[in-house]
Amino acid sequence: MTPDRLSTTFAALADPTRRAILARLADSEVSVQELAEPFDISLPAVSRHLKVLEHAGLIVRGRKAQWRPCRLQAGPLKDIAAWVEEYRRYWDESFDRLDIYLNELQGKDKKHERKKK
Amino acid sequence: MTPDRLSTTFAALADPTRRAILARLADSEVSVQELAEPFDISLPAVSRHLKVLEHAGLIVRGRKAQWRPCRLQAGPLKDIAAWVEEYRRYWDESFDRLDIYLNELQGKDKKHERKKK
DNA sequence: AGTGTATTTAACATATTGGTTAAATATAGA
DNA sequence: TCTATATTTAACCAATATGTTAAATACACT
Repeated sequence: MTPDRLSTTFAALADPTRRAILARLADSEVSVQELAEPFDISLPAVSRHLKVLEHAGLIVRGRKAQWRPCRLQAGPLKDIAAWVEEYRRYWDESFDRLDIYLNELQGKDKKHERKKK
Repeated sequence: MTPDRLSTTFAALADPTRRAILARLADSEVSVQELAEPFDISLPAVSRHLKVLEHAGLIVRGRKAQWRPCRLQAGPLKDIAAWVEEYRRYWDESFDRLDIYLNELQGKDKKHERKKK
């Protein structure tokens, strides 16, 4: 079962260490050692997290001597944003979904309308 | 290790079956059997997916006779949206990043290139 | 060639995930 | 109470994920 791209991205993000790594990379290119420093896990563990992120297309890695600097590639996050955006109206209006739903069926609800994208 | 809320939400979304279930629930409240129908997996498997979604706070379940109708709760998606929104500027500038990356690749010695996976 | 530093791979252990089938539970209705 | 329907739980299995330590690899420098 080859997981689809969106699933791979979501799975990569479902780990606080990996999200922290991405946050760190938002600032600048960082080496593996530097990335590993704040975490209480071994270097190989970090290396594996990086592999997951790389496979998900969320980072790219360069080569500078023996360093493999990592850089953020936010492209896949765009798909996440697009996916979740489809549900915005449900959390915006979650206090009374049924009401909204019925109004939409009637094609006349304006006060809750939310233009997106 | 109790995973944080954001990780739980991302993990719940990292499965195409579960995302399809959420999409279906966007329209209306649906019973487990109706939800299961389009999928080629057993009912217990669907039941377990629902438990994952429920645990992530993405659905709530009612009780109507022997049915357990499921309803979307989009609240956690709001956190996902907020998280991903922090990276919008990075995918907006992703062309530049790709450009930089390609330039660096060009300058690199390829003879040690290994095949991946 | 030999050393130091950075990183990855190998080998392994364990936990979680996602699926199965069979049995159990909950409710409605005759 | 008995039966039918809807759903969950139990027991199990295979695959994947995440961590470890030890060894291998890549590169710069002498």
